[in-house]
Amino acid sequence: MGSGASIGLAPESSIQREQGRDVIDLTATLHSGQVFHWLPTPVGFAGCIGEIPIHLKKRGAQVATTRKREILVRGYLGLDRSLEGIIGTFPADPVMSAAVAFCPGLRLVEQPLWECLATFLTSALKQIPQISAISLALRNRFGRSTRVEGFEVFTYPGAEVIAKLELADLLACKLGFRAKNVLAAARMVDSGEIDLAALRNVSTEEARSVLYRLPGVGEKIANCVLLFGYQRFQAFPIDVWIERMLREIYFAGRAKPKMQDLQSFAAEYFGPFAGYAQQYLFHYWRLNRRAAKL
DNA sequence: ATCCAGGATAGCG
DNA sequence: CGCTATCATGGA
Repeated sequence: MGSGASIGLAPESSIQREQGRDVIDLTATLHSGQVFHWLPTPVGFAGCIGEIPIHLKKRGAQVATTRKREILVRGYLGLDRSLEGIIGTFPADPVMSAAVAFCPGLRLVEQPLWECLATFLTSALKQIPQISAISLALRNRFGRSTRVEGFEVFTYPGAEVIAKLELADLLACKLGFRAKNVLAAARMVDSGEIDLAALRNVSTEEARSVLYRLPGVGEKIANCVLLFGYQRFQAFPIDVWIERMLREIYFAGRAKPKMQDLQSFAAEYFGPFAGYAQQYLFHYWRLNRRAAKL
């Protein structure tokens, strides 16, 4: 059991158990392009998990929060999964090994479904800082103000909120050509035409085919939602960074592979946690593209 | 200024 | 089927 050593006002539990289960690099996890709204504080990050405002505090290679939020936080950060076990399934080639060594505590977050879908709809052809800016603008304008330990953080506006907006409301948040997709998706979810929660109980391929009905959702964004929202760890999003990396490292010298060649290679080569491996590779490659040229 | 960004899609040959 | 132009916006 955690010692419950206390920082600040609230009683807290240091979320720590056996190694491999609770180890986490909070900064890499929250700032690696899978989730976009956590704001740095002097000791960690403030933000929302769904409707609940949370202050996540770094405690060495682990995380601390208030005791009453421990279950919520453990679920969101996936702390009950053995990171050692997951990393142990990765191939042990030089680039994969370097990616793991670069951020050994990187984890995948279990995101609320609508928030995950909407955020990745806004991510198309945008840089990560801009995706964060859009997420925060939507929260500040249309979310709900909440407060945790002196920090004001905003919830993500639900589909039922965005569904009632005008296109101009979203354009004001700099969504550009993505605005109409977010609005249409919100209306499909709000009306019940698409039941995101129900997709938790169907096969990955069934869920994928339903997600494709949403405007603006293609293969890459569907894979992001399957991976970050539904914990389908074999889903392997291929964005511009991963595509370049695959071509340079794993398809070097070969005739130009097609996207489906890349997808099938990744599924076969990176194994049952291919999507998890992908996040390590993405974070490493994006931050080291110069140094990594072997 | 020119090119690029955690893409999707209609329209072409 | 595979390729291309285009979409809106800001950063490098």
